[in-house]
Amino acid sequence: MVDKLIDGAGCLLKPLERSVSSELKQSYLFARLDEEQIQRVEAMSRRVGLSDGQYLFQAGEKATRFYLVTQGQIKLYRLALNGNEKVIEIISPGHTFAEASMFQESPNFPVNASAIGETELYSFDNSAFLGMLRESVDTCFRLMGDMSQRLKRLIKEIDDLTLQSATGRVAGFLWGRWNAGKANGNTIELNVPKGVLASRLSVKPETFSRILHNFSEQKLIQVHGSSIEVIDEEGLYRHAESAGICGGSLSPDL
Amino acid sequence: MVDKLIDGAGCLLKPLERSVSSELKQSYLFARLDEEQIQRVEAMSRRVGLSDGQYLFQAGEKATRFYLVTQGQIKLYRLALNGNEKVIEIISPGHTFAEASMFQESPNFPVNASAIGETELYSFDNSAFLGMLRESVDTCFRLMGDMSQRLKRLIKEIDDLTLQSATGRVAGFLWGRWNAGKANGNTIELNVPKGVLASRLSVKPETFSRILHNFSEQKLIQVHGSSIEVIDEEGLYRHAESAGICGGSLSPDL
DNA sequence: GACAATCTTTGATAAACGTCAACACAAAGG
DNA sequence: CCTTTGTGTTGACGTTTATCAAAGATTGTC
Repeated sequence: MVDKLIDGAGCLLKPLERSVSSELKQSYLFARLDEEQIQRVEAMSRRVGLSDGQYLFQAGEKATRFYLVTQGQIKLYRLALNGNEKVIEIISPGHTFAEASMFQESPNFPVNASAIGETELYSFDNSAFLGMLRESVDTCFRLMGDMSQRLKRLIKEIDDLTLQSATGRVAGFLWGRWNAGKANGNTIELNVPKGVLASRLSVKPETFSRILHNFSEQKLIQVHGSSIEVIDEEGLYRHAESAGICGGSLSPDL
Repeated sequence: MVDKLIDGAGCLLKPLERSVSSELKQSYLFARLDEEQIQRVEAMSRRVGLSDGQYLFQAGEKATRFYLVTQGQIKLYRLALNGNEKVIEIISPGHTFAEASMFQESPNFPVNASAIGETELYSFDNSAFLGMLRESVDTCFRLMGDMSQRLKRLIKEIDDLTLQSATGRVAGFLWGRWNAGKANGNTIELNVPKGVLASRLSVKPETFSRILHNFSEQKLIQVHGSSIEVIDEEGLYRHAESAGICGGSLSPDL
């Protein structure tokens, strides 16, 4: 499951001259920085490459940098003493993570981070970035927006865990993904190993498999390896909402 | 369970001349504002009083203000369609809440809020406060620190939910509270109704009761109404850690 | 102090999910 | 080509926790 612990940083790639600034600007956080600021961010950045399963950092480590994914995926997860792992979040290209610990007195990562597939990212020095933040209230605001979004997401996650059954969570996930990518003709591509997804949904792999099987039998979906065809959207939604949230006009994407 | 929906604001108390600024300064968020800024915050504040069970706001409502509790407690919770409620957080005096939604494009409260016991609070206008934030990077930083703390707490909450059994969660809670208030001679005061606490721990009241009963039989604790005497700290800790977190030197208070 | 309302406890029952173990299947590598 | 390793599936079984129902406790109120 885990490949090897690389000395806290994975293998360092040399910075690409090409399109660093354009890559940075993909991220909401850096999007509206001016050229001079982008230059400074670049200067404090390092490019890191990880192969599948490699650690980026472990929970409890001192947090001195934060990250932007440009390729592949990063899974943030926690471990129980018995070895159980729970995936908290899966970070896709264009998104930053670990930027919240910047503001802690003695910053430690609250989660473990490792790569899913071949992954590339930038890392940025916390204190240097903090320095820049001090000069730009605008960027502060952007960051705060980002954090408040994350807060909302986590709260949503907590409901899902407590108010929904495992079956409901899986149904909700499928329904959400189906809605997100209606373009692809009723087919959802799980671009993550099923085991990881199961953990993300807080379900054991065996149970996840069984639930998908059930849904198949109920003619709600049809599974072909890691792509899932949605047959009965209605039915799926019924399963998802049966334990879902009310008291709020929460957008489905939340 | 719920008293009555007051028109979005509870009953308005008239501002007390007395010690508003000193009360504000209790909160981390306002602590280091200068006198002029405190004045401005005061000007945008309203004092609100709620009696037990009264709504402050509901999930989905437009969020235009945020709050500081000065007396009593506020419970933030979510509702499932079947009426189940899950308490996300219990806010005690000196703490602010709902300040994160300020930064959302179209801010809506992600949770419901209602009072536990006689409760008093200040509310502050989002846009006015945002204006002030623009002028004070320092306050931005403080706010970001606050938010990142909340993020960490929520992540911790998610582990507790997924990596721990109900029994472990209760044990962990008791152990944490025992550690927090060692002064009080091995006795923990639950200053919240057991049902609310159960929800906070994501356990049904019945189950909560049974778990306490079990712990009693195992001579770990002794229950006297809403105060609990810890007899065997070790044993309690064993229960808590059996499914607890590793891979991190997470402080017990996290 | 007595009554009502609410909260808490207790018991019996059942469903959902996790665990353990074996097996299928695919991709990777000799 | 055949092993090997990782990953997903299936089955049998056990445990935990929710649910339903009802009886005690507490609290507040008149």
